[in-house]
Amino acid sequence: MPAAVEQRWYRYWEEQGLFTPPRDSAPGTPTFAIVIPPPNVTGVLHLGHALNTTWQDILVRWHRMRGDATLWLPGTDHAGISTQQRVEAMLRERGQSKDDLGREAFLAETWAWRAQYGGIILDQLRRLGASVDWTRLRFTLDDGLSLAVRTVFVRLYEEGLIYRGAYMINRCVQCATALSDIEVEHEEEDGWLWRIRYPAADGAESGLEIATTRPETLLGDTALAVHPDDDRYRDWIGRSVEVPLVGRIVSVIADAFVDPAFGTGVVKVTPAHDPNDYAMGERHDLSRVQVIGEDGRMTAEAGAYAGLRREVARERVLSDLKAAGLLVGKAPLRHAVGHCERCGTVVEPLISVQWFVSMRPLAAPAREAVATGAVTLVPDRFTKVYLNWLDHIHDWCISRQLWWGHRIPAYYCDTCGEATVSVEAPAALSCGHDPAAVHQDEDVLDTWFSSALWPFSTLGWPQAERGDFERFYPTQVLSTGYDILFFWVVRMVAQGLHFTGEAPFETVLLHGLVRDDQGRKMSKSSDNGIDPLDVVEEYGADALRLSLVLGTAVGADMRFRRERVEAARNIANKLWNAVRFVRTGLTAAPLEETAPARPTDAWIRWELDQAVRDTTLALEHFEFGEAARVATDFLWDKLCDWYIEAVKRRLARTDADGAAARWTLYTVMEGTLRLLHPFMPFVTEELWQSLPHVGASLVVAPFPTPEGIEPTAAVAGHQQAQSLIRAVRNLRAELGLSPAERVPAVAIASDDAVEEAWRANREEIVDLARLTSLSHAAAERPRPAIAGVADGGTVYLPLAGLVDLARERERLEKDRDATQVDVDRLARRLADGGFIAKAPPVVVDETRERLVAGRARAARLAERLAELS
RNA sequence: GGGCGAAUAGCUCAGCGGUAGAGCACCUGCCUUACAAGCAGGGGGUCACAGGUUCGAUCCCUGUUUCGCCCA
Repeated sequence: MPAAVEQRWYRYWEEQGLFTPPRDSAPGTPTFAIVIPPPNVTGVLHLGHALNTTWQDILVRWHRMRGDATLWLPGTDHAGISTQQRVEAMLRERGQSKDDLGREAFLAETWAWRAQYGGIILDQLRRLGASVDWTRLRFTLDDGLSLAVRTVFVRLYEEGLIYRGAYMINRCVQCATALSDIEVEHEEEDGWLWRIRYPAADGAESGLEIATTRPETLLGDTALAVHPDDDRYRDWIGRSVEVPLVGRIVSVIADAFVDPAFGTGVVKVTPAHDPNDYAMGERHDLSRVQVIGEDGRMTAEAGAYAGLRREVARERVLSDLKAAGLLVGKAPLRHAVGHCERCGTVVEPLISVQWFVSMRPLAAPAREAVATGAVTLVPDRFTKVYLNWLDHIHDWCISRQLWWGHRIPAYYCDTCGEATVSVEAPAALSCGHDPAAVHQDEDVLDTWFSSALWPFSTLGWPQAERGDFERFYPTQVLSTGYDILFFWVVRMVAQGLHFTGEAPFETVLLHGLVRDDQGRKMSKSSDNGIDPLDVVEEYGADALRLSLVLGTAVGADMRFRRERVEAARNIANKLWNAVRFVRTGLTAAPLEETAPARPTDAWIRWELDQAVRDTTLALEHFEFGEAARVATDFLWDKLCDWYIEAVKRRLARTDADGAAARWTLYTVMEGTLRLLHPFMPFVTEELWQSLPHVGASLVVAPFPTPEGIEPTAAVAGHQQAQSLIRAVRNLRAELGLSPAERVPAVAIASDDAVEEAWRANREEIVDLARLTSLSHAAAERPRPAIAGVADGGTVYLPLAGLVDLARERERLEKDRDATQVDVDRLARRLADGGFIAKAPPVVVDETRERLVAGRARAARLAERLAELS
């Protein structure tokens, strides 16, 4: 049921253009801009998106209501590998491959696929209520964004920060492309540590025993290495051994990288297939023999093993070693193995010609921006993670052997092979040959390369005259999951600083993972994933949003629990019913602006003001859970539980008191809707529209501002009345009185001010405590009676026949003991000279007041107990 | 190997130098004409453990244990 209402309002908002920042804001109007983390076009909404979207929407709606020129820019990411794989799978079903089609036809298919399915996730964002400006929708392969990508590539190339060369990279043989270092996930796996004997080349001795986890790579060994200080092998340094099975003669080198405590203390060195060995090879000028190809099969260099898959080759090598008597032994070993982040295949390190970004020069300013606080990470602990990563930055392999993406703007001369890098097909080549005879690089760029430019490419850069860049860059907030801090956030800061001179945002909000109700990661394979849209259908988007925010802390992983959504749904329901009541309650007479008539009116205004202040404060600190809690607690605990109950009987009156009741109820309710709107936009809009209102939509209504209302005597007096009501309710519950049974009460105040306050709230007390009469005359005090202790006095109910004196004594004793413990602690604290001298005076005063109140209470309890005995 | 986080009521979690909180669950009584998706009342906690700083520590510091994550 909520779903239909929600979609109707979303359509209205969109049609009214309420999410587009006004073109003509008054001069000096602050801007507030967020660019959405572009979801993959292949993506479907998951709870992580829902959480992140909720945060951003809360901020954006709040700022928009404050009157800021607010832009939340939406878009999608072309998602190179995953989109290409999706389309390839589709082709496979038709019995085709991408190579059958050729590059151009394949890309046409992919664009068609994107046109059909790429909008799914955008409609899902609508369902959540995301107030993004659809007129500015972007896609990373748009012309403008593509121009930005090429411009950045060319400039970095010209600055020497992009280079091409043959280096050790990570190859996913499944995805058939190079990967960057961070696209490799290291997972602990149970494997074996094999011990293999390498015979001495001169045959004089038995040779050296090495330990390895990857025996198949020995085919590419070009050295053995020991630690220079390892006495066991000192004599071996400089001598030669024979690589088993291939018979290559290699020398034994000394390198401090070798850990003497690991395995036998001797390692084989395969510079072409291991990053550490590669580095060692550089140091010792070793030759590189590539025995595993880019397809994961053994190369011709592997001799008899050529053509075998690397897994098969391993088994074959082991059995051959065994046959040759060179396999000495094996021991189980748990070690980290690199896997492709996308498909899970074991990554093959190998040497390949690729394009790289030289990160150090770009990293330094990015580091500085966060170190100096120009960019703030929330929560703060990620600052250290960010800085540490930049301190150990490696160059970034950016070329991918894919077709879907930004094709690398490098053109190779057909005559001499020299590369010319330019934004458009070059009119002249750097080598001077005929520019007609060129071929463009076949590879595309890492998708993250274009994502890194997102905060400014989406705003029109490099064509800054488009206006949005001028007006909205840099943006204010970037909200995303901490899992892509390195992939995305770092690179955006680096590129933003390098190309625009400014960090692309001021604050980075990092959210945690949304796990299932047992704390497990949600995934398609384990079938524990929850579709946010199902939740929206069942409970409404407002309930989902609120459930993701209430009782959660920024940056922490959270478990998704159905009860939480139910609790949030109940809040929406409560709001719904409250407004329904208010609406009917306003019908007695036309609304007119009226000053508060009673303490309860003053009190609720003060409470709302407190709630507005605290909600705003929490939002300013990005404490969404706290903000939502304060706002919803006000709704439920103050407005519904107290004020509405207190005001009910006044609403029908046509006198000034009735007018004040209606005006106060209306204005407080309306203010509450504005306060809650960023958290639960749909239900608040629906309800706000059903009340008298000014303006086309709550979306652009002003967010309440704290007025700094003082807690006057009337406010304090009403709180004392509430304490009295609670005391009576307490007694009633203990006696098992039904609400229908009204009783007389006598409340004896400990001073005149309290009695005054009670008298001023007499009607509310009688009503809410369900009394027949309320007297403050000691003479009318019933005996025997049951008594309750409230703040500022004692209340007596004359219910002689019903009172179980023993039980009451027990209750009073318990209360007295608890009060006494409190009093003792406070007295002890005040007796401590250090406390008086060093604690802030406010705290000391508070403690004194509490001691006085506690003693008075204890005295009243003791007095009552004495009467009972 | 280095770093980070978590440990608070039966469960799930907020809080974070000065009265220990919420939701759910539990107990008692209520269909009190906005709401039983509700109302009123109640029980339940040496805030992981050991030290330290402080007038005062669940909160800050050090160490320990258990669990989880990141990086190498």
